[in-house]
Amino acid sequence: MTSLPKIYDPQEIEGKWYQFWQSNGFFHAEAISDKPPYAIVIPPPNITGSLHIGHALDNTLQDCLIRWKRMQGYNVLWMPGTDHAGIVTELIMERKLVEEGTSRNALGREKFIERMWQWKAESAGYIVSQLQQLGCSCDWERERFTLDDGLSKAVRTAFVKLYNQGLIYRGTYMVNWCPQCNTAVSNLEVEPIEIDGNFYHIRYPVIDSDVVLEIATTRPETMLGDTAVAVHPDDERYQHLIGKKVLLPLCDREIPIIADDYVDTEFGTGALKVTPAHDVNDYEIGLRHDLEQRTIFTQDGHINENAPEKYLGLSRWECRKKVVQDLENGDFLVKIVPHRHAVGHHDRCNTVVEPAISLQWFMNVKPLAQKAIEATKKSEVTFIPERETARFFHWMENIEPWPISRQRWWGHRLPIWYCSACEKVTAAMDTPKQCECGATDFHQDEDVLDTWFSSGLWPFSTMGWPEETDELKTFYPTSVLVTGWDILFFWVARMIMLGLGCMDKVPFRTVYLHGLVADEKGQKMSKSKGNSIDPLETIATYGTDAFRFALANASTPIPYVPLPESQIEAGKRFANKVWNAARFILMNLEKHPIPTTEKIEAAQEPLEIQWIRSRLSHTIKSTTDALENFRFYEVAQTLYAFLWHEFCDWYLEFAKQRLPKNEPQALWVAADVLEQVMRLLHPIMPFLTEEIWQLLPHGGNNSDVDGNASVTVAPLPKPTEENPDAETTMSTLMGVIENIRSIRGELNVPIGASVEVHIQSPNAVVRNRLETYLEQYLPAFTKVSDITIAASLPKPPASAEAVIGDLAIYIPLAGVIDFEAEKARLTKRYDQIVKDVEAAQKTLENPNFIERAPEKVVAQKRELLERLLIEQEKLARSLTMLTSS
RNA sequence: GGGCGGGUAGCUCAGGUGGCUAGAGCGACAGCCUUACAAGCUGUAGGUCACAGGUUCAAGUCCUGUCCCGCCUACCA
Repeated sequence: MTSLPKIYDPQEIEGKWYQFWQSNGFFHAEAISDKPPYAIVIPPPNITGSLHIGHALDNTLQDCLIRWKRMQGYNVLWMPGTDHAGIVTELIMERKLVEEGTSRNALGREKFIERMWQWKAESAGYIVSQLQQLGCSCDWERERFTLDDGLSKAVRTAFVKLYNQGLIYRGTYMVNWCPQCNTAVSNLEVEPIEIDGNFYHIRYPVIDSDVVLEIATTRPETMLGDTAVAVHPDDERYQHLIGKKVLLPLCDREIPIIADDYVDTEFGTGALKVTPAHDVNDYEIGLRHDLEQRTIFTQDGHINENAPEKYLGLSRWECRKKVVQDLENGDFLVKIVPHRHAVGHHDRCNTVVEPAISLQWFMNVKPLAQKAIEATKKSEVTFIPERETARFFHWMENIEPWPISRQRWWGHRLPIWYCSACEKVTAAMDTPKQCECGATDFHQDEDVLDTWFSSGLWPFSTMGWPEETDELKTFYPTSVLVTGWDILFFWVARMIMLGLGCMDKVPFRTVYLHGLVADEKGQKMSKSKGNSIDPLETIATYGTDAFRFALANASTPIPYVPLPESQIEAGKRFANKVWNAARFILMNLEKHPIPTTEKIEAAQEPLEIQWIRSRLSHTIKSTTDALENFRFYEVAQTLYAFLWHEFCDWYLEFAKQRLPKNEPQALWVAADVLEQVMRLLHPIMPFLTEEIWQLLPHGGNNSDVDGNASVTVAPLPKPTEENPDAETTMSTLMGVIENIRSIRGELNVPIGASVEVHIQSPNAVVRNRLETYLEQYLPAFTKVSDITIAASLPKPPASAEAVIGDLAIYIPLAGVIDFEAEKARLTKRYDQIVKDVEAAQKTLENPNFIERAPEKVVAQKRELLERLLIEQEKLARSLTMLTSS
């Protein structure tokens, strides 16, 4: 007797298989192969600790695709790795250092980097082990890291190449500055957050006049850096003041009143203070009018010596308070009006960013963006869902130079050297030997690159670029990129641009952008909100396969996918159901082992076998179609419905009945079908399916899987001929069985009681089928003492009735039947039919419908009406009888 | 200010190009420990598909408008 436990225990099963797959090298991709290539590069997780729910979704979907394609016979590469993640990782380390009582600066650059590498060693290992727990079938022999030697070479190569093309340049511009992280950041890293602030209305006295200009600002402290006041040239209120000067309060500086179109006469007071060094728009105005750029902040956000001395050293916020106080004391403050507005915060440290003028390195991405747009328009790359294409275009069309230098330590140092003698700039792979000026002493730029620069090269840097490797030849461009829509601009767009810039080819053919996992309220799950599910805890509670099933099942193409706990529970129940189906089959196979004889011809097979084979074929087709189109939820649901509601609910019940009669063929087919479905389901639930597949016989008749050591490398099952005739017959039988069960249930016939069944059908074909099959199948589902089938028979007295089209089922229930209950039941059905009849009649009475609708639709409608009318009539007659009796 | 997504059963969601009597899971109710599974089985209830127009023989599906919810994006100081 098989000792399989009644309850599926994922912990027991999952542990062993990953090891097995790994040691057999099933996940390894060949650089050179006859098989067609299929490649996905993993979105490299940051080395910041544990995986979150988003990783679980992202990697489950990738693994589904990867396993699917592997089983389809592709030479599959899933390139794994991790990302050094620049500033985020540094911030984590800084916190650790503070806990240890030291600091980044105390340690110094070299020691700090050393610590970072130690952290990387631990963290990357932990992340890998988590991905493995999830079942991810990555080619671990190829694991990469964005800061490893090969990738660093790729980064330098790309940088030098783009520099030589003039796309990378250094310049002084206004950038977003994070005073906390002490570095420039890009627009994308700035998150506008709505906050409750104020409008401060300030008086600026005009010199040589008794006029006072009233100016509104949300940032009064920046007035210390004002170098002009601007009004609109057409603004009649202020026209006469243009060219005059105001005396800047608190500073006693004279600044000009200028005219600029930018000013909105409707907004605020229509007069604008201009701080070219601390506001993007003011910066532009300043350039147009050649205004002084008066920087009043230090890099860490304190007041410097360009402001009046009494403010020196104050933080931005202290300064604001003091300025407001001083304005009030000097009678310059008109009023303070509450005002809600968006303020940019650094997405990594949540500090308010400061627009600042700074010498930085930039990348002119416009030409590459243009290429990317063209490539997309030529369908060299396709976005799924399609709506993401519009977002992509919008971003690319309005793209601005990308500031790529960061005043940080953890990252790729810019491959830029300055001659110590003449300061000439050289971009090179290594330290130059000699400068044009003859000098041989160089110093390298201190800055590191934005972390997204190296991730932007990921699809080809991981494959050995700039060397011309076999991997690149085989796998580039990769097949699909799978990631969340939230990093479309951060990462996907940059990979496409840099791919085109460095490889002259897009990095992937398809981009599948999935939704973000949300809680029940539709809020994105995140650690900071405290509403997230921890993947490892979930796996511990429900098992990996249940979790993966829930993730695939939740993955509908909407921006936020809810993942209620109940879905994961459903996954667990499903796993248990499949487990038990396998258990049933295996237990019985011991008593009825599969002989090694030839297959029996399909035509000779009993109806239920023909039926389940047809349904299986249908399931194979629709899951394949769904997965080719990234409809993961459909794959999950199709397999769930087939396994549970067709295979278990019906087929196994049929098979069960055959066994005592010593007709084990149905059981053998059950084993065969289950074996095939295990292969189909494997990409979603790899562990459970491997366990069952290994237990099931899969040699003999299944020659296509013979010799495979694992379901991981077995081919996907192929659809066979479908059998519409068997399906029709079976659905008639099922309809009859369901109706009998329904009557019994509703009229409370005791479970143990047998009933007689009288069936009337004018259709000889249907009668014939029922006569052939009903007797064999009915006992599996309900207790029946006697079956009568005839073209016409009287309704037995005191019987319950069900009607399916022209077919009527009578069940005599003398002594059991509750006439009122039966009447209510039939009335309900009757009322529904009347409504449906009316609707169908209305349609068919419309001459335009007959004329214009396709014939097929008209015919269908006619058939429907006919069926409904017969049912209606039968029910009406029965109701009359019930009432009169 | 623009743009996108969503509003279908108590809850979470499916319903490719308009056409089968609008579906699933969970939950609810009633009955079953039927020899694979009580994490199960059987049956039942529950929806004027946000609202208002329009196109069409035919609208949950297409168009217009309105109202909610969410998101992305934008230089309104």
